[in-house]
Amino acid sequence: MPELPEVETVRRGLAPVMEGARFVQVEARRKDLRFPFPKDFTKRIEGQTCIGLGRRAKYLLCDLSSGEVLLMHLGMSGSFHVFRGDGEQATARYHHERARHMKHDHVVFRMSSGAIVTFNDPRRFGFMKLVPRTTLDSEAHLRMLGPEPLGNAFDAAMLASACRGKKTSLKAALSDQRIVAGLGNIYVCEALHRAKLSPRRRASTIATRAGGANDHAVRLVEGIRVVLNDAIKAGGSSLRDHRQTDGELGMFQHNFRVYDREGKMCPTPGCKGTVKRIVQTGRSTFFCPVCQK
DNA sequence: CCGCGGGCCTGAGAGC
DNA sequence: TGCTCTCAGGCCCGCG
Repeated sequence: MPELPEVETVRRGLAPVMEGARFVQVEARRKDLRFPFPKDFTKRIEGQTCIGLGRRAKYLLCDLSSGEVLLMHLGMSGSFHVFRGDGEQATARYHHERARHMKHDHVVFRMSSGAIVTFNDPRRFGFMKLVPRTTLDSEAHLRMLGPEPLGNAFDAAMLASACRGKKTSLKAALSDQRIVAGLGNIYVCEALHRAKLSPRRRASTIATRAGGANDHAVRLVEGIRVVLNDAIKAGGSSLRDHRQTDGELGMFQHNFRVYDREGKMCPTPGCKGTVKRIVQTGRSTFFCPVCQK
């Protein structure tokens, strides 16, 4: 489900009730998600204060006072939900509003802010893990990640050099978290449309022979930045599972130009094309064959 | 190095 | 109503 804008939306929803608050009680209602919970998972979190809640690519990072970091990933169908109020009210709200969803509420945090925070994940491709802050950068899940697309380090020169010599498609390259970290199927399609580049184009064609950036790389970086920022402003995209932590829908799905719009008219001004769906590396790609070259 | 297929899971929607 | 089939915002592994 969640790509960078959805995870950032979740982070912004959780931060006000988690940062500076203590974990009063942690409940893991099953023994595993994608991986087994680590040994003493709940005990290692209970009593700790959340010093800060960060994000790296599609991962949430909760800095604990113990010196460990709670690393969380939402997989395809993970979502967090916040129930505010003092403990009693939050509990009542939780039981009242969540009856239908409790089956997949796998983790429950009770915070000293009074809020209850639930993690729901029907497909269980998500996970939670505890790692020492000192070795966070060498953690297997984070070590191979490329630059943050909204960070200062990400620019046309960097993207071009990462794509230099790559025979794979642009779609596959942008989906590769080692090249740029945080895009997924939706935002790759959307960024390529904004940049007017075909998803089938060889990745190497956004670099000069010397490995520098050409105009394609410049447009692509701009397309990525703009679409991610716009999506964050809209609270992410809600197709099936994604919700903001207050239960509200994200709104960016209404701004999709190509994703899930097979057969519809290309929204590029003056373009008479129709959105096509193809399959690349096992996943749907949506694009306009007329204006995306 | 590369593309592809399969696997991990559940649920929604389509078609019959 | 119910069955079967396909597909879904991620990611990992092994194959050729």
